[in-house]
Amino acid sequence: MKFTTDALGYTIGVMSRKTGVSIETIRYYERIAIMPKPDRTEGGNRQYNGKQPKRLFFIRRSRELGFRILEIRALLEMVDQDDFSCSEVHDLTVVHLVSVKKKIVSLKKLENVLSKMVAECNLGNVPDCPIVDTLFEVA
Amino acid sequence: MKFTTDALGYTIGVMSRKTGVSIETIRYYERIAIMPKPDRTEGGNRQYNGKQPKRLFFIRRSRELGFRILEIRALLEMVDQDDFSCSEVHDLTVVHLVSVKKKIVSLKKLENVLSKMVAECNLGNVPDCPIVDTLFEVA
DNA sequence: TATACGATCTGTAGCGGCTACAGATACAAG
DNA sequence: CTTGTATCTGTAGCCGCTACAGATCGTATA
Repeated sequence: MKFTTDALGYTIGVMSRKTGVSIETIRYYERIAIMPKPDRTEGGNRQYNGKQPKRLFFIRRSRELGFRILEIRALLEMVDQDDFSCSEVHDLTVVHLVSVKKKIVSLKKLENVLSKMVAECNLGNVPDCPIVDTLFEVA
Repeated sequence: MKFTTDALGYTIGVMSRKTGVSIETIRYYERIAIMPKPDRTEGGNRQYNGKQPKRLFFIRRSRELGFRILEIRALLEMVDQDDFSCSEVHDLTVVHLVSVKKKIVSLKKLENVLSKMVAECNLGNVPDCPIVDTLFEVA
């Protein structure tokens, strides 16, 4: 995908379609200042151009990869410097990767418990529903 | 763990220690009406007794298993009926289990992408940081 | 040029599930 | 009676959006 820019720039709607980020979210990103304030038409409508679509795409991609806004802010700061340190980017990514791994582990534990609960359920009626029993148990 | 009740009931602090649910959260649960309004002392302090600790524990356990408040509300309604249908409980649990499985799958995809990014990083400097490159790529 | 209609504007409030105060009262021990 | 801790109510904040309302902009057609 190429983000060529014509002199007039894109409207927010076009930006939204190009990047898959909703209009409301684009304005939100501007408000929290991870997207810079764009130019405006005479009437006051936003006009995007230059590197803005690329930046917005970067943000979207990072969000898809589960980075938090704070982390993205840090990544963008690094990228914004001409001479950023790859090792900083590396480290931030590793930290994130570790937290993803942790989430997977804890979700797998959940999955096990829930699977057991479901497996033990004989679909009978009260009393002694094993699911409800488990929910009353101390972990 | 036994939740015996003496005539006077527990203060909210004792409830909190017994169940591992913070005081603020207990009050929050009361506000959103998944915990019933407890008795009060003459001065107005909450007094818990009867099945309340057990119920609070049920909520805590369910949250630990990742059930959403809405789901817990439904579970509690079922449990509150003397003659609840085990199959309803079963179904709700299965729905939840499926959503947990889905989360695991999508987190694993994340993990893969992030691992690759990290692995490809040679910790050099710009240009051509593979992590940053990936973030600029279209999914 | 007038008009209609869609796109965009700002500002604010809501979601879930808590958490964190402030400032006032309750209660137990000495 | 004092001191110190526990609890009280009410409200605001967290994250990352999302969803309005009511006004204005911009453009295609009559």
